[in-house]
Amino acid sequence: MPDSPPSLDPVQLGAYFALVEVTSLLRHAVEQQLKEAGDLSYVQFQLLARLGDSPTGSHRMTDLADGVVYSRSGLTYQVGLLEKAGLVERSPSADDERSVTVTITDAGRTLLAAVLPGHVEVVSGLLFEPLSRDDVHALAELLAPVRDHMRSAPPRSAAPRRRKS
Amino acid sequence: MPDSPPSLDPVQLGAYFALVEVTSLLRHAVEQQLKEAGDLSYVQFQLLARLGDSPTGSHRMTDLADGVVYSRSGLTYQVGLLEKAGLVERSPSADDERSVTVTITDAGRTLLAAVLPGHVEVVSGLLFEPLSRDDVHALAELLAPVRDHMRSAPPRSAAPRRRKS
DNA sequence: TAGACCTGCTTCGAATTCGAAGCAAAGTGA
DNA sequence: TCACTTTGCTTCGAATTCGAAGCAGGTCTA
Repeated sequence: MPDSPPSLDPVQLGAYFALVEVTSLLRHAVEQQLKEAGDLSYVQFQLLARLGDSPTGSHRMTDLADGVVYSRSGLTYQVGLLEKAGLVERSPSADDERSVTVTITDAGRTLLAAVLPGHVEVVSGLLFEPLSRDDVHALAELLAPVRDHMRSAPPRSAAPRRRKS
Repeated sequence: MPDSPPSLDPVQLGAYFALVEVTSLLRHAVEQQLKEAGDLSYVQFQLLARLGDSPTGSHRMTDLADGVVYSRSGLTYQVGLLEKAGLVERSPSADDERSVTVTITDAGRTLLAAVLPGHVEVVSGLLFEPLSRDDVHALAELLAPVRDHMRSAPPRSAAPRRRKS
């Protein structure tokens, strides 16, 4: 197969590097803000945000892990921390005895609300500052299909457990 | 200050979430590939890539840390691993006695070359697959100013060490 | 309904990560 | 030149992260 490109063209490289760099910097800044505003790590914030957005205020462990692209054991750990802090509650699921349902508490919602404005400010100031409304729109339009593509193809963080040889 | 937006508008939210999600998924996939192709973590790969790109094949520790957005202590650790693996060499800098210069070795270049094709393949297949040439161009054009903005404003991973109260 | 497999979550151990503290070299100002 | 601050890196300890292994509840099929 002599035609598989040995490298990306310069434009692709630029886009790729910029993407990685931008999110690294953004994440770093956001982490800083979350830590001092509410002593939350980025994952914890993501978890609370997802739970807060849910109509029921809850999600299954696995869905949370897949949602934030995190290992299952890591999620167990983080949810444990959140629970210890009273921001979240764990309960056995009704229909599936194995499943654990995580629900955000009032304290969790309160903290989330307290932290959000600062979070928004950081994201606005760093990510959106140099972008016009149209730019933002274009960016969203570009990334949406990429996300869908990535989610569909080889996504699951829990790959088939082991294929027998 | 009643006019600081309490939230991002839906389009911004979509762009922000997509950005985070896309890079998380991409990073995850890339990490997988690098691990099995050359037993490298993503940071290690980034470091080797940066060194390989440099005209001299070397960089100062601090510049590497800032470049890949990594803590200094973390960099010390990772460079230690790379050095132990013979992929990189540490040497005192000529002009500044405190500074340490990291240089990629031939083995490092070899491994980098061995790992790159698979890396490119993953990035192509996941990130660029759903994007046209124009899309990629647009993406690069959008992200470049954002990166520059982030790099300029409050960037340094090593903030002023401590301001006396 | 038994046997085999799959799924959801947790536990465990090892590796990584970061910030704070420390050390030495450089810069700065009087 | 002497203090004081800054900068570059490393060490240290604590917290996080992941994968492998384990356990229990589901599912499927004969």
